[in-house]
Amino acid sequence: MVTLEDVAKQAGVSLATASRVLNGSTRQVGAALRARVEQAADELGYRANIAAQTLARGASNVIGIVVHDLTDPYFAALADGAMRAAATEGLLVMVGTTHRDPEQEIAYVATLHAQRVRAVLLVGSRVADPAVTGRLRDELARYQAGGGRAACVGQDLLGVDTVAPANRQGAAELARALAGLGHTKFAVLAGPPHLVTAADRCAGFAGALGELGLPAPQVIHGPFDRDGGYAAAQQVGDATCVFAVNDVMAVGALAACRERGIRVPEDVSVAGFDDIVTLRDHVPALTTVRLPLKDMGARALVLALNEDDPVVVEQVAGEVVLRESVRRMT
Amino acid sequence: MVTLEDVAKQAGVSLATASRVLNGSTRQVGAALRARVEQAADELGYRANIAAQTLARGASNVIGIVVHDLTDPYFAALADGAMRAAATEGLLVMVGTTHRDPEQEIAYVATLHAQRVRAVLLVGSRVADPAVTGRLRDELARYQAGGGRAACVGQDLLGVDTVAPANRQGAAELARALAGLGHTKFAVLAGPPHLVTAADRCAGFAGALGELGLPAPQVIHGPFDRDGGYAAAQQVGDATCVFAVNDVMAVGALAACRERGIRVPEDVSVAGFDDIVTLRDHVPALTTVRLPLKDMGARALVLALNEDDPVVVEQVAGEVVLRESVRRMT
DNA sequence: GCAGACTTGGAAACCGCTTTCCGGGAGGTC
DNA sequence: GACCTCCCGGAAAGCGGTTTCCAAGTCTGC
Repeated sequence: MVTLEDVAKQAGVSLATASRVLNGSTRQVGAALRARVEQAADELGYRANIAAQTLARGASNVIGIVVHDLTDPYFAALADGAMRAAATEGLLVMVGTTHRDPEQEIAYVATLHAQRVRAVLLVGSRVADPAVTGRLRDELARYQAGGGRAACVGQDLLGVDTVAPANRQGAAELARALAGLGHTKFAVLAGPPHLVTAADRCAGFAGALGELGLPAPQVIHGPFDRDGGYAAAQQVGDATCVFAVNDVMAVGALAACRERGIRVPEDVSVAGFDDIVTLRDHVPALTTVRLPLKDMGARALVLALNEDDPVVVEQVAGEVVLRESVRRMT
Repeated sequence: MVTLEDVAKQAGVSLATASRVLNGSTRQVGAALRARVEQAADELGYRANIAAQTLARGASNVIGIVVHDLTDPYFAALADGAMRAAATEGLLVMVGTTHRDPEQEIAYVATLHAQRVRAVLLVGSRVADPAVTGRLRDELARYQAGGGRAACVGQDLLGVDTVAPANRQGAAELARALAGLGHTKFAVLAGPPHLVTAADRCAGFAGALGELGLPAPQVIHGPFDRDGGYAAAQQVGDATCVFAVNDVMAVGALAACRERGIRVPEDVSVAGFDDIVTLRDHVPALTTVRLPLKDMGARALVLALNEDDPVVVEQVAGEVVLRESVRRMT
């Protein structure tokens, strides 16, 4: 590969001068030399070695994003928001996918630390297991001790800056809205019991029903994805309204209903959570709680880069969106 | 940050020994020293500086993937396939999104070159503009001249290893299948004229119709995304069957039909291309041409890493999948 | 015309790690 | 017991940049 030294030699200048011309510096270089250097660099096809720059400067221009699954539109939207924000700051992005394995997540933080990335964004739900959360916290603390910055989208469990969707409130509002339509018998496709996001949404929903004096919903646990929703929907009893704790599960539930000849919303109403853009053309249109996912991703990046000391936790409110997958009870 | 020197000092050994213990080497280190070093590293919370390793070793363990848009499930699936393959090789992934700007794509290749990534994967359709393709080729050539490896998913336009979906054949087969159902009047939502993937699919489709002695389809150009399909669908004339050159556009077209009270498939049949997994629950289920996207992404990574000299171009066949969005004409 | 303030180019130290090259000690062979 | 290997630890030379520190001009202003 072409090095700066090659360029300097070809241009007949010192390494220092070549560096100042090509790779940004506070110091000026005369027009004549500057032109010579630029021409030499171009002729040789020079590209600065960023590993060397990172080493010399002691600071890298890449950030790391850790998500569970890129093919899940929820994570894709969040990651996209963060990446757009990163691009405006001139930062590059390393993306890691854990496929929901917490060990992978810890390993990724270690790797990104080793890369000396400027910041790490952890996107996605934490599991409630204190042992694994503790190890993740330790790994993050190590990274931060060395000057690394971190932020998280999800629950405030890691002691870092956090963009936290208001899952409980959102689910509670949704419950009130659905109750307002006259529903009284609910089921919740609740996802995995140890997943905090899922548990919060479920709890918020059930709590609001309790406050309204309505009977507790039937709670059905299962995986947090489309197939989990599909499977859980089979177990729904006599509820008139089913709340899936995320949109992807709701879509699975709708598919299950369709296959079994259960009409939505005539026979049963279905609601989700997140308002995934890709699903906007789904039939029937999904009632859900809208989260500004792209903004949240971008916001998390800003928080991570922010120098301020105190850990900040930003609550992001969701907005109930009623669509045709639910009906008014008469 | 903790450096290897700190560890070596704390363990009372030389830098060389510490390096050999912690960061893999062909050479053995005695058990006693090895233990001392490991303990010191653990106490201090040492993480190797990968920038320094990359510099010293002259080889990095990251690969770059350039896609147009991560929130498009087509790219997400491809990227996910490549990332899984990368993970099995112990490689890290940098993802760049161009948002369909060819200049961005060139800039990303330059940046990844500067990062000295082990390989670059270019995912997504090329534009037909020879000027911009030429500049991208130049940039890639520069990178490869320095020992970089590259591969591409899409058209074989860059002179690098390529995984090429058989767009023409797939579209032709689809056309034959639809004609076999009795359709004779077709429209094609053809995407942008300069996008090679779109053009190939359109040409393959039209060509097959011609061979069957059917009239040429109405061709409507527009953006390559959901909204493009939505808008183009408004201009369809008296066709009984509409082919959108990708699934996302087809979904937009279906939405347009729905809004205008046009029933699918009763009033008009609609087909897409790609078989996006996220859309499997769409109603009506979309007739399409299935592409093994994850495999293609993984395959591209393997090709890129492959040392062999001759440029290889792998055709990937699509498989026509007839679903309820098309009907048999009687 | 000259002191002093700015500019600008270059030499060299340094960033954190890998790896070659040396050297000393242990173990094996005859 | 001498000689040869083999094994393993350490010193030091890079890897490709950045940046500090000097020194030599170049401009000012009076």
